[in-house]
Amino acid sequence: MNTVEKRPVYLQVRDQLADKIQSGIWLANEKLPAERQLSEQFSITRVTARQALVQLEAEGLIFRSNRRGWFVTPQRINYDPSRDIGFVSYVEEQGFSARTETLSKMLIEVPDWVAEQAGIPEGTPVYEIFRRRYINERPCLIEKIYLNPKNCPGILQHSLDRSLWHLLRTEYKLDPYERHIEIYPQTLEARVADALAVNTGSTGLYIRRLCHDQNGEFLELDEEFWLHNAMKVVVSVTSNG
Amino acid sequence: MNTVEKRPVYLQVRDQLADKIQSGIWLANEKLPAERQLSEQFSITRVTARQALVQLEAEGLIFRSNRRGWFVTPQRINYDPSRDIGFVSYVEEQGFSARTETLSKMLIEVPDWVAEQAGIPEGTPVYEIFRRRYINERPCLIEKIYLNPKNCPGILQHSLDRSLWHLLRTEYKLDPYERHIEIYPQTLEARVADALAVNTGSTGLYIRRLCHDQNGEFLELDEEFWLHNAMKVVVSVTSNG
DNA sequence: CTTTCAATCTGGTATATACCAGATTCTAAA
DNA sequence: TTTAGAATCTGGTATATACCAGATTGAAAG
Repeated sequence: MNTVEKRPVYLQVRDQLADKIQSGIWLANEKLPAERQLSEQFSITRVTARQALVQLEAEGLIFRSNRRGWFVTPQRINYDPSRDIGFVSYVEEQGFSARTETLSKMLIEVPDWVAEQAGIPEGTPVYEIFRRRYINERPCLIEKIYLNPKNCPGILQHSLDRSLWHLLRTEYKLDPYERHIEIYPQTLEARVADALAVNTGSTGLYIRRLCHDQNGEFLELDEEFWLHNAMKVVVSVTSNG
Repeated sequence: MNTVEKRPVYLQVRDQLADKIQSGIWLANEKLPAERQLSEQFSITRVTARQALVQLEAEGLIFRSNRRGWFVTPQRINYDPSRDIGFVSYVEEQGFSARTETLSKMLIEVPDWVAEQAGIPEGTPVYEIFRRRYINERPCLIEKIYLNPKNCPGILQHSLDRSLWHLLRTEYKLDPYERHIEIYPQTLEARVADALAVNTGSTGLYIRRLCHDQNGEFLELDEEFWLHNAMKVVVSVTSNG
């Protein structure tokens, strides 16, 4: 590798790899050469090659699949957490395929932190739903949902592999009035990372949505753990005056 | 270091360091021991110690200052990009100090991508303002602002080290009606990273806000590049019905 | 007391090497 | 043809070492 340049070698390698991606030589989801191959091609150590790859991963250009290799990240989808239109149709509108899988659903005692956030008494029963969502068959987010059973008794009997809010609207006549949304980058904890088939500790984007109805009553708390490179949050807000 | 555990050594080290932070033994902005000290303490290589540190950095628990060392990340502030109340007062409400610094301000021909986003003709003149904002004297974000001169002629004559929207409201009677907001994690490009005194390629959070008035006329395009661990986006949305 | 500059401390980058464990592929047996 | 298991490929983790360059510190010179 050229050492005359002042730019560090691993960044030079990064640049060349990034070029191949941005120029379209390597397409979305395509596998990159193995680390050992890259280190040979560029006459660098595997450690240095890895540095370049990790850099590209941080930038969102590539992602890794546990012990299978490195792949080109597909385009980000837009995502509006303030709207409750179906995830699937929303994603499909953007030209991607989407799918939801329910991992678990049960009635539990509300976790303390949820009770605090939702403003309901400790120990209240709530529905807890875990879902995994795919975009183009790639698992992109894990969702943890807490619902107030008062408003939607028996909802666990339904299939939850489709739009939850469609169900809440049609079956239970529920409509969220106010949504409080929090967003920040965070690393994915082991269980979530496993469920998304990425390494523990890889960075993700955390979104929490708390919905109340007109009477200020708690409807839903939704926690989403996204791959950081899978989407772009898009919100439109019209003035309050 | 204990090798009986199945958890990788670098994560065990991570855990012990994280403990010291979360238990409050190490306070916000406190300097961690040097990498070489840590590797000696834990009987590991510096490379492995670094792995633990990089992990903690990704989690937002610590940050680095170029060749000065590693430090404990202070608490995230809340930030609502949909509101236009002054940054400084907003941050101070949360018990932190804040400060804004204008890096440059000029009248330029609108960059093509801005014209496209804003829906104004190519080549139109716009004001371009670069600012740097501090929280507790730590540079936390870089802001690039594009303003429509039609609406706020001569604004560059004013001091821009205070609330821009306060100025726009009081001096020019401007009020944003619709805001289109985009948020996603992204690595910081060299110039931004330098201005924030972090390494090029460190992860950040990108926020773009596009404001129009009631007539659909372009008011402002605001791009913000945040340290990923400095804040938490908080938005409240009331129903559209 | 202040300034200057060298010594030192710290992270940044890079090489060479090794072994492990999950994923994939290939091969030989059923 | 199918299947079980071995060989192989791939990333994951870890050691040992080295040199560079910016930041800080401390001592000597003014």
